[in-house]
Amino acid sequence: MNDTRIKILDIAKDLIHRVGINAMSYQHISDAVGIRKASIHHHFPKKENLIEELLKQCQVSYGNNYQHIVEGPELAPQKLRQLAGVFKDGLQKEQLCLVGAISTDLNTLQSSSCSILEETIQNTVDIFAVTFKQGQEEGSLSFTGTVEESAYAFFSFLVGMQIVARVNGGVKAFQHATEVIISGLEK
Amino acid sequence: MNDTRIKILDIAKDLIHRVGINAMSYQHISDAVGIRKASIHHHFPKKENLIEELLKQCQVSYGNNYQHIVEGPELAPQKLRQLAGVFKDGLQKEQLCLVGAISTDLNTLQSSSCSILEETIQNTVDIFAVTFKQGQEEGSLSFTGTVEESAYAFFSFLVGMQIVARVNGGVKAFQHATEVIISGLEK
DNA sequence: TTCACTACCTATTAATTGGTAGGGTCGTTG
DNA sequence: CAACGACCCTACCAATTAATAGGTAGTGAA
Repeated sequence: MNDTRIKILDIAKDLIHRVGINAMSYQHISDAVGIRKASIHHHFPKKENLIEELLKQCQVSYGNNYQHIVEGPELAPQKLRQLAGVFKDGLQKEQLCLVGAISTDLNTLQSSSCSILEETIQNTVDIFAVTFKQGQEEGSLSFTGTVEESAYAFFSFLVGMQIVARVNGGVKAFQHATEVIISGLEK
Repeated sequence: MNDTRIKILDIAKDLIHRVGINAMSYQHISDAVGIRKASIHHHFPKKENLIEELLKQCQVSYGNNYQHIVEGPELAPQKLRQLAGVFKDGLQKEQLCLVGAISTDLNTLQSSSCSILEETIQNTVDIFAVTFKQGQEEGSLSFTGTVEESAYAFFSFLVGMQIVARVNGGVKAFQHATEVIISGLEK
């Protein structure tokens, strides 16, 4: 069965989210899953294999998550608040967005993993952009530059905000700051 | 002399900026400085000592950097662009802001180091806030929420933007996105 | 029954990590 | 001159890392 395989991926994802990619060692995964360290190599011969599959999986799941929000019936500013809510939920669980959690150690990653991360950012921005386009068309958002640039800026803000708020300020500060940025974009 | 000591700190800072805090091992520092690994322990018995001193040093130097900009004669929006320029320069050198570079591995840090990082963020936000206050008074900036919340949001954006742009987009995307955010704050 | 395969195990490897012990070589100071 | 401390060295250590080798169950098909 690929039951164990899924379990490994779940644990690994949680570890990266919570304690960073360094703490995601085969030993830590082994402890959490309940099989020996060597057995993980049976499912993922190299660590890169694990990381790559993990990134691909997250790209899909988070993508669907964002897509669902973007396709909703709300006005654009409300959707931006919902998108921010995803990052707020992560912060509440002391979990960092994968982009933030991994990008620091970008240099230690395989170039193929970097490509996936790059692709994930692009996909996310593309999804966010749909809402900015909606806001532009319905007149609920006002911004300089293109739809893509604005989506890119907003996503980057959320990534940074999550990181900073985890160190200093917490959920409350996160929400206040998010309101500042969204209000600035709101017409 | 504390010549070697300064050299160690310089190298360590550069390593964190460029390749993250994991790559900042005593071995790497040793190679770069040109003294044996054990000799670094003479200057910094524990790694925590090195990290703490490094954080304190950076708090001062970056603080002065921001302070200088904030005290300038320009209008507030222009100062925000200058502050963003500091992060843009880092990005150009493929260096990450310390807050971004370290915060991922926050859990592995001593609580005392966390406190310094916390303090650094607070100080930075306080300095940024001066410019937001100026913008409010001279009528060049318009934002909801307090001056501090806005400064906090803007700083967080820069941290995230630098991280995201290093993976995807580069300096050009950084500047476009920064303009979106500053324009949103501009009256 | 035999063969191949999946899944897991024990045991071990080389490399790297932060850190320690102890011994030299200077220049300074009493 | 003698003592001391700053500085750097060689030579270790225990712990942890990713990864490999080789063996052992169980399962399902020919």
